[in-house]
Amino acid sequence: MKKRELYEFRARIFKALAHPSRLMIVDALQAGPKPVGELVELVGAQYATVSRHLSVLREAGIVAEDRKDGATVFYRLEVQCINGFFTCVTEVLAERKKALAALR
Amino acid sequence: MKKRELYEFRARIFKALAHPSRLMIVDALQAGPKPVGELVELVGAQYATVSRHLSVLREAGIVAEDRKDGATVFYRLEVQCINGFFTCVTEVLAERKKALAALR
DNA sequence: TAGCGATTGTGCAATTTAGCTAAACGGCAA
DNA sequence: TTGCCGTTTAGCTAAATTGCACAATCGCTA
Repeated sequence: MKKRELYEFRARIFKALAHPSRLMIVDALQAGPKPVGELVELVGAQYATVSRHLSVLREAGIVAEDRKDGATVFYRLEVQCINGFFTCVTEVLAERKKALAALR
Repeated sequence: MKKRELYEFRARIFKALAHPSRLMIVDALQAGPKPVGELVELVGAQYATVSRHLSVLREAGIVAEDRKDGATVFYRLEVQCINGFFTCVTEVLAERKKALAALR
């Protein structure tokens, strides 16, 4: 694989995570599979919008359809290590805060 | 901090990383501080473009100006844990590949 | 001071993305 | 079949992002 290509693949993953609603969804799914309706309620957006976010995460390989119960669709987190992302991001935020404070 | 707000902050970090050129830069800086000129060469874009990418990373708190040597500016990685991101992303990519293969 | 190399800021056109409304679809019960 | 519920898709507009050309700035040296 060409170098440029590798970074493009990686960037797609990050892009898929680069939205607050999608991060909320990923975070919620860490506790286990959840139906779309519950995610809709959690995010506080329309069904159509949440469904779209889910398709973005699905195409990135971050979540997957878990099972269907009648018309209800359950999604699950496909990748567990995402958890580590958040602890790192927290560190970035702390760093940023420190940098801002240093400006004064 | 409100929940929504927390996820917005996190999303900004991911958004800052959601571009192949910026990932190349971050990856390169893991080896130590580097001057902008070297990053320009690495990325293969114009100075103006790379400078813009650096400012995005800087505002997100991911990189910072390290030192100046004359007119030459060195940047460094502010957050080390980014490294863990990549191993996880690799896992996501593998997962995705597996999912695609299963479709056939 | 003039000029050069390194870096950053600005304006612009093309592309991408978010979320809304409306419509379509599948499963299920009356 | 008809109708309803949960979910997805399509079409649209507004806003954000990208990369380029060009101008501005900074440090150094002739």
